[in-house]
Amino acid sequence: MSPRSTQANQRLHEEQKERILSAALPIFAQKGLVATKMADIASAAEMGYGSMYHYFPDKEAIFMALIERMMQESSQHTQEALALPGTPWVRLQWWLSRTMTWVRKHPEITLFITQVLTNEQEHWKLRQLAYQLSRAAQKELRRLIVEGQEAGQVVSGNPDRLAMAIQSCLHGLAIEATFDPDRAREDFPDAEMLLRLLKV
Amino acid sequence: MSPRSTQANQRLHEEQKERILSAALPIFAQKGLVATKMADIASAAEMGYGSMYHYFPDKEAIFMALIERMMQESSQHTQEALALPGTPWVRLQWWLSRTMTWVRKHPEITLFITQVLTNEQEHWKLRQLAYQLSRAAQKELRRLIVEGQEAGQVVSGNPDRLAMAIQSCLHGLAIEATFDPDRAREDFPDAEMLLRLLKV
DNA sequence: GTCTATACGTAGATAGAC
DNA sequence: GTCTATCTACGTATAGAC
Repeated sequence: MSPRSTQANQRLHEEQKERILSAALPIFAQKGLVATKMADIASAAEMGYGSMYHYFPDKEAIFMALIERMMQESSQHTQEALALPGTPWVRLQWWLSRTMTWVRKHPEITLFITQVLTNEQEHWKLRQLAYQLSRAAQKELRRLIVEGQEAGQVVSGNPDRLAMAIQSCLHGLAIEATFDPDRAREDFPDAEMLLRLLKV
Repeated sequence: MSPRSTQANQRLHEEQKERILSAALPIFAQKGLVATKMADIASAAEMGYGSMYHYFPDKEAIFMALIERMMQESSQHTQEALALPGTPWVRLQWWLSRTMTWVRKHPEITLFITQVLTNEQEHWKLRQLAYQLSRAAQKELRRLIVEGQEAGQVVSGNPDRLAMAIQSCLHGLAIEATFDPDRAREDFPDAEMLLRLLKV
């Protein structure tokens, strides 16, 4: 009961939580909340079934924890992009190529958000969070596009539509990459290709 | 028991099956196979729970019937595009604008295929079908792109990547349209916008 | 802290009344 | 052919042994 052992215990506790979350993410992404069984997560995390309930009160809590963590990562990523120096076009290039690399490497994360948006109507709280996440990304991309248009570097036209086109592409790429990783490795488009959507 | 009443009965039978399928499609598209309850479909089709089992042996049979029907529709659509006269670029324009209109009006159909590809690993038969469907569409689009490149009307570059970019966009648009129909109505990009991906 | 065994609830499928 | 009532199986959450 010394402070030291308490600290060590807390550390272990966090590590176990992390273990559960890492195991749960790809399963949720592929199957959705309802179809994912606690037994699936338990075996993926190489844990006994009941142990899960020492770390999370129920299945939805795991789901929620994943969304919250993702919001943090995503907003951090966006902050970096906005803080960059350079012309709007350079920033767009940087943002898109970095986002595409990320989508390619971790398609399950994008797919997870997609799952929430499309599958879990009944969980309005989750949807709300995912919606904010998605909208925040859209808003920032729109801003980059508008700046680019003002600088004459981005094609004119409705910036909301342009943003939707880009974002849809990213969503779709995450799906393809998850479903068929081999093909994605070969045929994944690069940022230059998608940037043609915006080029003057 | 006259032949006429038998015919009329069969007609009614088919109508009821159709009613079930129409009701089931958007629910499957949004929730996936596992999360969709037979009770959901029954109430959407305005039928008693047990009646469903007079028309389909089980839930998976409804799911399968939807996939098979979609394969027919999709291949029909592709055939039309290929039979068109005109330059490759004109055919691409025609194909893409028609496909986009279709995605916009019936996003749940595209989303349903997406669900199968991403969610239902355990049902290899369904996945196989959906995979063929998806690959067939890709192959035809690729062909149009190659023809366009040979005619000097489409930008040079790996045609598989170009096809993947276009298809990913369509996938993503279906997601957006399903999730947020209001926004889709306003910000849905048009075919011209996406064709910039291919323009010389 | 970890895991096994169990209680409870829900959903698929069926039997049988009308 | 339609629907309600019921059986059965499965999955969540929990209790309790170690």
